[in-house]
Amino acid sequence: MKHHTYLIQDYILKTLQVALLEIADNNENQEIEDKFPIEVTATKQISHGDYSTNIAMILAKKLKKNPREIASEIINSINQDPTFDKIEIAGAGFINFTLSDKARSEYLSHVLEAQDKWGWIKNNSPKNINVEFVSVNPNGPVTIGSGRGAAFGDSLCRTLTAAGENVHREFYINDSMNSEQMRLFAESVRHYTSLEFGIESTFPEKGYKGDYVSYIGKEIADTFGKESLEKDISWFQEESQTRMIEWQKRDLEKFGVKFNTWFSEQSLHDNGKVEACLEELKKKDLTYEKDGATWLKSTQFGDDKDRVLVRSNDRKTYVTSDTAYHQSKFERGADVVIDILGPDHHGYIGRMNAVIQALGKSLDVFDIIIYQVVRFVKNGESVPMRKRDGTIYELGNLTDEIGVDNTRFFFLMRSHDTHLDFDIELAVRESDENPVFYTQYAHARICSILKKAEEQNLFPNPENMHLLNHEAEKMLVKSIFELPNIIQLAASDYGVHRFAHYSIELARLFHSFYDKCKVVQPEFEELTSARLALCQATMYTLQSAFWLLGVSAPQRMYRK
RNA sequence: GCCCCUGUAGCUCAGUGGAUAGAGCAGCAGCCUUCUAAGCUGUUGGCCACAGGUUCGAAUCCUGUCGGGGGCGCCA
Repeated sequence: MKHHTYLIQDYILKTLQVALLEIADNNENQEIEDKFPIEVTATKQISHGDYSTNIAMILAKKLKKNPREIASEIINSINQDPTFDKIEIAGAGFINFTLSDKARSEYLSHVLEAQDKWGWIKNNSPKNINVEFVSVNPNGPVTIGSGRGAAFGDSLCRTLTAAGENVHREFYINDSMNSEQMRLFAESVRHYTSLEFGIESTFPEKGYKGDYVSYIGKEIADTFGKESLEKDISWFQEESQTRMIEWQKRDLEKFGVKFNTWFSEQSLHDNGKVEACLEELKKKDLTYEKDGATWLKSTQFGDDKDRVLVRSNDRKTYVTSDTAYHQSKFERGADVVIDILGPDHHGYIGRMNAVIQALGKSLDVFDIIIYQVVRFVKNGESVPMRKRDGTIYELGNLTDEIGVDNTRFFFLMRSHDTHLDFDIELAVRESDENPVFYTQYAHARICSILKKAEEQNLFPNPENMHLLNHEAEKMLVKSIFELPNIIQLAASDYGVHRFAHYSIELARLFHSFYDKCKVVQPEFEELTSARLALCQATMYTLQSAFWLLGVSAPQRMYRK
């Protein structure tokens, strides 16, 4: 249909805008169409049609008229349109639109054309968006806690891509040679390397105790022999963090998460970017000296206190390198910068917002997303996990145990804004009940239907869509049409958990349809072809949603 | 003390200011000579923490109270 837009809602919106112009003339009120954003939403019930708008109720006050009267005026102003079967007033003044079979068929063929990219949005002015996530320090493996950030960040990147943006995924490596944490980590590794040679060594105070630390220590001992102990601590830091980064990279790739750039903090020190950035801030008169330290006037940009850039011992703080780092993101072409951080970085927001403004950028192009804490629970009790104590649970272990799909879905079912209690034993025990299987099973079922149909020379044909009159079929079609809208929504408010709930809903509607409507019936060729088209569209929609979640789409599934 | 998140079914959680508040799991009762029963159908279960306010309309927005979680370094 040539006048059809990609989103049905947009098409209805435009139709309404035209109608409102006419109303504005009739009521001698020119403000109407720009003062009131029109909302068009999919209805929950079939009896309310397919789409609905509340515009008449919004306008009621302005025009001092009964909403139903306005609704009636609007409906009368809408030209005859084959897209709709009917447009009617309901309830307090809703206008409900019911799609025609023709429109439904046309739109369904869009789905079949788009295939597993159904729902992707055309974007005429794509932005370069730099998304930094995970970025755990190279002093330990990726834990389940950061796994949430990995699942969320990756899914958000996929969502933004589907929304037509150019996404650049970045991992920031805190490998600075003047980092106290990393120095301590290196000392802990050296301790274990010494032990490998039976040399006595005192464990550094507050050092890192995990198994992975002794593992790295042993690896260094095996690779370099006893001579390694003659090397200085910087050498140990480099050797151990390189190994740690490889470890992290391996676990993340296994989890389906890849980055375009692994950006080294130390590189900013080496090439003088940190120093240059500091000079720039000084030149802009955004710094001052106090107690022997250099401070950033961050309160000037709304921070609750000023921040130290250079300590009295001449070492620069992370604020300084982070400033240079964010400057680098923009210099390398980012229009928009998004940082995804764990809950312990909540205090980071104020100072980073200040830093961005100190760099002369607007807060419109910078966003920090904090996902909430993952607490570890055992027998109903919260168990603290700390890298220093070695009491961590690795993401890699969880994915080995219950699988990547299961783990990702588990994380993505919840909004990033809610706390997550994680009982590992419970998660493992209940992994068979994870709804991810329910949704994947719908996909597997479709695959076998399509295969069976093909064997009998029966093929999908969306032109016979008008034969799909069953309530289960109509609900399924309606749900398929919702995906673009959900992508748009998730891209703007970062609510990627919607895809998990959406895929469950879609699977539910499919399973219900499957039970009520037999698809492959050679004696009814046209109906079969229409239902096959519906199956195929459902399959593509599921594939698209699965991709957004980073979950696989199995062709077959059998209970063990 | 200040800041962030949160309170919805027995449990875990969805819910874009809109029509009768939903799902998964758990419970109960049914459904496999039929495209995969990891499925379907029916059913039980709700002062949406509480109190005000805004609105034609509030689980949703605002204020307050109470409960839960986390963060507030010249560590990163």
